[in-house]
Amino acid sequence: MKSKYEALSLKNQLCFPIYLCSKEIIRKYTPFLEKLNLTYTQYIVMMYFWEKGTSNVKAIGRALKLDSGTLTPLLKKLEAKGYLTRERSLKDERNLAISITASGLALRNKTLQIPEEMGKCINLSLKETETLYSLLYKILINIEREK
Amino acid sequence: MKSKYEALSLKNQLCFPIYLCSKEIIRKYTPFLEKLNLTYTQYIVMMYFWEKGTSNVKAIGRALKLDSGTLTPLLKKLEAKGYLTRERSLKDERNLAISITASGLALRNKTLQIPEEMGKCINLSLKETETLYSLLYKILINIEREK
DNA sequence: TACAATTAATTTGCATACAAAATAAAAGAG
DNA sequence: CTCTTTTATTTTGTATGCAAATTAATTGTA
Repeated sequence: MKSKYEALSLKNQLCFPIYLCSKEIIRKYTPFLEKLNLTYTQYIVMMYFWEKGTSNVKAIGRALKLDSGTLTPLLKKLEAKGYLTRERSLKDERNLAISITASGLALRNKTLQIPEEMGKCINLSLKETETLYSLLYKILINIEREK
Repeated sequence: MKSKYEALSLKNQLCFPIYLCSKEIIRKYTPFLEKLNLTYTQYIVMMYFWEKGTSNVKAIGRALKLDSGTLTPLLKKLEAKGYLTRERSLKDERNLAISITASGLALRNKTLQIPEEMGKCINLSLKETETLYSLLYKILINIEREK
């Protein structure tokens, strides 16, 4: 007979394996990223800049769903590593104009093998990967809609 | 034509939506858990104790994949809230005997509606939920196997 | 039985992660 | 044109999250 607590059991929670997967995958990234002197979050931010080149705190936060209180110190660290520059926008001094440097751009070529290595580690078929990907974005859209 | 950077694009990363889903779902839990004076990680630990009753730092860490350096202060907070007790094991004083209190056990009845509320928010069909669940555990097993 | 090796938990140090308060600049209202 | 409101970023405070070093207790071994 099912207890009234059944749905509360850890093994029946969807949130728990998502939380674990997120942490475990980030852990798997770590040895690759250490060679580049990046943490996982810094890597996500660099991926954003490889595509955008220039941005500001607000736009990064919207794209990566990161709070400005997380981004400010993180961006300062990436600046200290020489991968980004930070200066106040001339047009509107409230904005930070953040740009990728040549050194930051060069980093991209050193990350080319990471997606494949991580793919081997996650080890899902193409079909499974697509299914998982679409279910995750479905959740993200559903949660977004609720706000 | 596909760039050699295609696989590095944020929109093609599987890790990114997993990371976002984890954070967004935890954010959705927050208002429910605030009423119980719990954070998400504290809630996970309480779920563990609702099932086990008694444990030690090592076993909790293995089950929830949390480092002892995370658990020690977190367990002290749960003790301060009156939900757990912590005392050295008599048989082996290296071990902490951690037990749930009556107050911690009573908390369980206040969380009964959370899974349903979260389900509404995530809003996947039963079939989709099962698929997602099984893909996530597949990844966890594959990553585990690599260690 | 001394003493090295192992084990469990704690502490330390660094990096998120986010809410809320503070700061500074620009936009809007009267 | 001044004063309020809004906006972008930074700062502060609290809570993870984990690796590495430390501490304390137990186990294994010569």
